[in-house]
Amino acid sequence: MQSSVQMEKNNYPQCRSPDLVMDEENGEFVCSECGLVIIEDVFNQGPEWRAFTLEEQRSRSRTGAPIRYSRFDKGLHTSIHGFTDASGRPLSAKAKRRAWRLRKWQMRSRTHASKSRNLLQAMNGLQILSEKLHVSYSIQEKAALIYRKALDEGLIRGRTIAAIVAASLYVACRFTKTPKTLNDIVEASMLGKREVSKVYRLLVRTLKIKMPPHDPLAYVSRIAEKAYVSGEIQGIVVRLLHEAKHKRITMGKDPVGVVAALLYIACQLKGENVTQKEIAEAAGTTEVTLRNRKKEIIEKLDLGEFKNK
DNA sequence: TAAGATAAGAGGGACAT
DNA sequence: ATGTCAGTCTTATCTTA
Repeated sequence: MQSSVQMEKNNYPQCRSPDLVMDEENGEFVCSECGLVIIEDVFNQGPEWRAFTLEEQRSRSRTGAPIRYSRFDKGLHTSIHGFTDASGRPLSAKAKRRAWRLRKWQMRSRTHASKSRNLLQAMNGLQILSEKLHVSYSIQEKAALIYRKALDEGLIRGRTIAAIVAASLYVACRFTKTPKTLNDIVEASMLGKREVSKVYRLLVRTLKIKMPPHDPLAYVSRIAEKAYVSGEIQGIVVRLLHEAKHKRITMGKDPVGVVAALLYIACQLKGENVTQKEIAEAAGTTEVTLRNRKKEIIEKLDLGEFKNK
């Protein structure tokens, strides 16, 4: 991770443009001319709890600063009842008022604290995860809403808050067609893929969320940029993808694999010098998957005529 | 060295029991 | 609820050009 824009620029000879544009949505600096992503993790250099945008500050103020919650776990099970002292005598008016206050707090603790504590911790985790993944504030909000629903449905019991948070965020991304893969979220959350995907499916099922089908198109520019592929090739990929979708060969496949294969095909058509490994790596998939998709696509799309153009 | 092939294993969806 | 089945993706290893 580099510390300045200048340094980063010199490391990418593919792009000589002096103008960098901040892509708020993805948290990336992008070359204004060729679309090359210059710095990806620019937000992540400082401590996790820093707020870099107004929106983050706003949401920060709602969730509060990081707090150690562990101490809340104990000592809540005592109860306060009756307005007599230990030997059975009635309390003075002053002591009575005090007892009232205590009991009120006790009730609040019992009925609300569990939930709000949970939420506090969850929202805090969501904030951190959102920053790591550079997702927009609105997606974070959606994820928060999903988490609240999950909490209301009692889905948290037996699962970790972090896992529900990560899954909620993934749901929000999928729902808004934001190109974040499950792997992205798993990586950022430092949880197991199995755990997160299980919760994800649970959320979709029990909350009856109508999930739009995974659209590979959303991943094209992101992967192309990572692989330093030109805009012209992206255009070809988009066209091919359109055709592939029409012929129903993208369904049920990992969209990232499809895009990777198309990118590779397009590069070959244009005589670009890239390896399967590079593309697969940029896409976050394997060469084998890329090859499988490629084979299938070339077969079914009949790419002979395309080659002649 | 890159690309292709093959096999084994994991995980999840569909479907039946 | 549990089991089976087909299909997908990943990891690893080997062969080919």
